[in-house]
Amino acid sequence: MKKAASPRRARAKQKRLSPDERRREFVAKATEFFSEEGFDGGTRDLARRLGVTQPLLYRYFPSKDDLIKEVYRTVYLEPFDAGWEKLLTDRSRPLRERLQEFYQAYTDAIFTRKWLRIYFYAGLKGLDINRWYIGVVEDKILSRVVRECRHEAGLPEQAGPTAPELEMAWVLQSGIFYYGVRKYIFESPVLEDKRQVISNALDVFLTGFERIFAAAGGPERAAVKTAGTIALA
Amino acid sequence: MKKAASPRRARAKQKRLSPDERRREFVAKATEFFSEEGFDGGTRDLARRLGVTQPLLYRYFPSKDDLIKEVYRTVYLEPFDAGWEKLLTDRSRPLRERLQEFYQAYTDAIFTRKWLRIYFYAGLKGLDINRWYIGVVEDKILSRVVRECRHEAGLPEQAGPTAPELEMAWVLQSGIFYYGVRKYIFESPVLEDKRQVISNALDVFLTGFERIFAAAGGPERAAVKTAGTIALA
DNA sequence: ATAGTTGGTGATCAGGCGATAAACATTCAT
DNA sequence: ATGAATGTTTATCGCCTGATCACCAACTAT
Repeated sequence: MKKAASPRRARAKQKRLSPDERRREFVAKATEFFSEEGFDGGTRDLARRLGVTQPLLYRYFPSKDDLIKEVYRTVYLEPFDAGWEKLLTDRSRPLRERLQEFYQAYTDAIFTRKWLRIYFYAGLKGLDINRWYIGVVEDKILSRVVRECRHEAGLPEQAGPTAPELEMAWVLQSGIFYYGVRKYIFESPVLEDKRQVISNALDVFLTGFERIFAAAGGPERAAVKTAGTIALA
Repeated sequence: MKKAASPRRARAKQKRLSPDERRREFVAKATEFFSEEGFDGGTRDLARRLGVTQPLLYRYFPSKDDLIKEVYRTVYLEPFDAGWEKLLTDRSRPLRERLQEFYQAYTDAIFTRKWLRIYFYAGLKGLDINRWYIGVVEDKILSRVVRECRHEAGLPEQAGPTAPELEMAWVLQSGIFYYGVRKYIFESPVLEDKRQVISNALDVFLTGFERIFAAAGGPERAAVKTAGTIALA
């Protein structure tokens, strides 16, 4: 195994960064590191990748856990500041077009090995931040999707989506999301044309939503009606 | 912290198990343990949960890694021996009924905290076994689903599903699967009626599939047609 | 009863971990 | 140039980890 060049040498020529920038650089590289190694990755390995020695990390972060928390913060907050809410609710454009563009942009933001792996590492740890994120998805995305779908179908406005409506929007969301999981986490071969995957998922969802909710007036009745003949154990 | 009672005492009254049974008992409990703690969980903690001392593990398994491999094997192979293939392809019953029953049974098998967590822990490690499982899902489930859908829609038989068809079946599969992930991994509040979630997902999928594939003769043309007006960057 | 085989434990090793303290190096204001 | 302040490293601590070895206990065949 080749030892990394002396940190002192490696940094010698580089301009000194402002403390704030350096800190951010550390967090950014730490994010990459932890996304590959998991949060059990060692601080020594991390430091080596940063080109510095391990104790230096503790000058910028009081503990490994604090560093990790900052990693979470940047990863989870980073992708979500775009104007997606407005895009979704802009009724001057056709709904399908809005959804296609939204999911294109959303998946551009989160379909990276880095983001997806951090997401699941955090999820398996059982951290609140993950449930929080799911709540955000429901509030900022799925509720909107349902509202727009109801509007499109000529159904009356209502405060929030019903549980079954929300759950149905989750099926769309998950169907698209898991495409990224298969590609970037499991590294399994997938249909490369993301645009088409989204397009097909939307076709199916919009067609189905309209027929089920609009035709029957509500998901419960619809579900019961269509599944009525099924004999379950 | 309360120390566990002396292992020697605790085991004293128990009948001695056959070596094979004892081994299996170890693997079973190890599965539970690792599903909670991740594969970085310590062998000492594991031994304590088994009510034995840590070195004993090394009498049954040459190394921690070997134990983990056996955990994988049992977890991945366990749920898959039922007669699901036959169920899916039994054309004497309505397709929707078959699908509902299949997904009910399939999710009964894998929607456990234990199974799902092991699945993602393994996935994040990048093990082949996970890609292998995805292949099995495509072969044993999704290919069948597509074939049956094509049959139902009056389309000609073909050797295997096209990539877009398969991808569309993945949207269904993922939509249902991720419901379990939200519930058992993220422990996020979900619509409790699993039957209805599956039912709605199937309604949407079947309606959409028929309209898109049957009407246009193929997914590519359909996707292009319906998405034709979208202006993408 | 006794010898042999198997099940199980206590003590311990080498190595890796997160974290700390003290020393050295560099930059910057004066 | 000088001293203070900050950036970085070397050396080290205590703890935990996977793994090993020698020993003890229990069941089995003779």
